[in-house]
Amino acid sequence: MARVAGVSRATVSRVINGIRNVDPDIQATVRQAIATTGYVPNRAARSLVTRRTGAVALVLSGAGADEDPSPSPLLTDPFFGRVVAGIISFLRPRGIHPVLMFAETAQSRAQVVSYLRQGDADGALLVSTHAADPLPAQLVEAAVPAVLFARPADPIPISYVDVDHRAGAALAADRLVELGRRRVATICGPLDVPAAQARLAGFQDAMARHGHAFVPYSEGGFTYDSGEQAMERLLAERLDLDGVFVANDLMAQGALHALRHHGRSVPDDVAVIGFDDSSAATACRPPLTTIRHPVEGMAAEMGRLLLDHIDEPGRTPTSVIFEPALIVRASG
Amino acid sequence: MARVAGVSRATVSRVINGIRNVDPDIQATVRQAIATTGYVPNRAARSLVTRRTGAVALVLSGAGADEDPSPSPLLTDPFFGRVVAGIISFLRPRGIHPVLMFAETAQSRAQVVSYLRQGDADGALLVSTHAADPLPAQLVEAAVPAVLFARPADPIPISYVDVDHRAGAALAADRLVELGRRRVATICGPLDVPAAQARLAGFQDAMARHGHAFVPYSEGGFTYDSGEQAMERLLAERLDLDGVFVANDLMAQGALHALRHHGRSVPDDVAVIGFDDSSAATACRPPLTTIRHPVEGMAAEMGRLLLDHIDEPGRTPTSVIFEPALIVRASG
DNA sequence: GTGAAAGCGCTAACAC
DNA sequence: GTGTTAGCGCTTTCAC
Repeated sequence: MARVAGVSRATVSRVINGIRNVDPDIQATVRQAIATTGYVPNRAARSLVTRRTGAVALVLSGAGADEDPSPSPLLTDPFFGRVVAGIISFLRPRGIHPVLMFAETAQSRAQVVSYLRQGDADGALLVSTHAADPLPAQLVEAAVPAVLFARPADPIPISYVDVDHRAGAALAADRLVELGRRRVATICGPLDVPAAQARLAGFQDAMARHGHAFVPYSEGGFTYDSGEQAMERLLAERLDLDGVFVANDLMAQGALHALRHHGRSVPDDVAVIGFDDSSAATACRPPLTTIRHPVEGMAAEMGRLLLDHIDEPGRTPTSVIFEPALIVRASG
Repeated sequence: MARVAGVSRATVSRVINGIRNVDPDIQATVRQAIATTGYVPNRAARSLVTRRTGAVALVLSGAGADEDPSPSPLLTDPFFGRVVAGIISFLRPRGIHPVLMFAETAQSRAQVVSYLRQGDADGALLVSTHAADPLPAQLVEAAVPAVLFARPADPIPISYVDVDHRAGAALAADRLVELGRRRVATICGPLDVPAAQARLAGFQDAMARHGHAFVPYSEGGFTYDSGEQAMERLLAERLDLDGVFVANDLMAQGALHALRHHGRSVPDDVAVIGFDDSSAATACRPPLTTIRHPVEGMAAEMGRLLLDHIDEPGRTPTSVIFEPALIVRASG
């Protein structure tokens, strides 16, 4: 390659890496030679000396200590697809690709940390399903640059992006009040998850601001069936409710089913508002009014933060909080 | 590291790479030293000499020449999650991680080929959404080891796994006949997709074997809305139909909606059978009877084939065809 | 069975 | 502004 261009390897390297101090004419010659030979620099050789791989890990992580070999639940969730799309959209223009890894068992978490230390990737983007995930702390300890998708349950010095759950829940409350609903309840997520807590608290607070001191709630597990059951419990308690905020769309879908089963029409008898704006929201009949996170934007921001941490290892952890939006559809 | 164990670097290398010819005692000493120092070999240095990265690319590919920056449609499809889960389950025990890449534009396809040539990955697992995808041929030309998820539309020398679409459609036909349905129709996928063709042909052939010479069909685009519309057309044509085979679950979900809209109960008035056993199949009311591909198993086989091709570059392309299964639920 | 030495392809000091 | 040189950390002949 250097021979073809009639210059030294060092000069070729300078041209490829965009270092100034290279004569424009020579630069052109080298580029020409690159184009005709179809030369591509060897990645391994480069990262051996730069100590950078140009890759980042995208880690999907749970807290389970069990031996579940299948990471399907998260993977099958369209939410994950949006995260990946957002990450890719930021990373691809920069020529870096995410390496996919899973970490649901203690063993696989150790593997992930070991890989990162080995230099398979320069840092990690972490999407956890469970609040009690020990991986973030392990990464901090291993001094691996990392960014989380949501605020960790335990406060640890690590960067993350998140959505303002309280504000989102308040949006739902305002909407129900605006629709003139007076007998409102909510189905919340598992209360050991910080996001679920925040959505419940945010909803209750906003309703209180509108004069509704007490909002009954029923706890679900963020699944279709748990939403259906929670709705059943709510209806058993007070059959005359006319509005319900459900902490995610999947549960809202279940709630819709329970309401139909009881002959309550949506939104005429009962207005239903979900959270997430997942694909479930549009697949539902009626389509769900819901709260949308800017997931793709959040994912892109994760990439940005991670690159900052990689460039400047000592950097202080940062959090970036995004504002959710109300998406009005037919259900409320 | 070599110093700590009191042996040469060469010996450490032999132990790590499991080369025989090493004295068991020395082996133990070295392993001990590895454990105490927490030593991990540098990946870049290793692949510089072995010319292997120990990574494979997982490429999601479309045919679009446009500048759509978002690969969401496929990513958001739970089917993709199952593919990834299957690939991971095979790759992870072997210590190799997939690098995620997208290729929907000519530019991004070129980038993928360039990356593979650059040695970012030893080979590629390709999942295409469109039949006319030019990437497989480009990979063949670049002599990059690659395996496809489905048979390419144009015959090219490349390995792939696929499901026996005709057999799956025949399973659906047999089931409808077994249920005593006499006025049967089908909603097929876009007929430029080989899989859609095979499902239609397989269904028609099997119905013919059961004495039904003619089966009306309506073409959809594998989406919810197109399924709904195709069902509408079918109903306009013959309102008395009592069974329908829909070429994928998403369209079947749309068809269910159209049937409900027309006051036809499922499965009493009309039996509905889908294809894919996607998450849509169980989220539906009633849950869908459908044809299940062993997606995870197929994905794992892709990994196996790819590793074979990487180990033995000259190897003849192979295809592995999987048998689908009928999953009986409430809809038919 | 084990060590010594060469070299994978690149970048980065350092001379010029 | 460009060439020369010295490694990056590993695997792998080749002697012993």
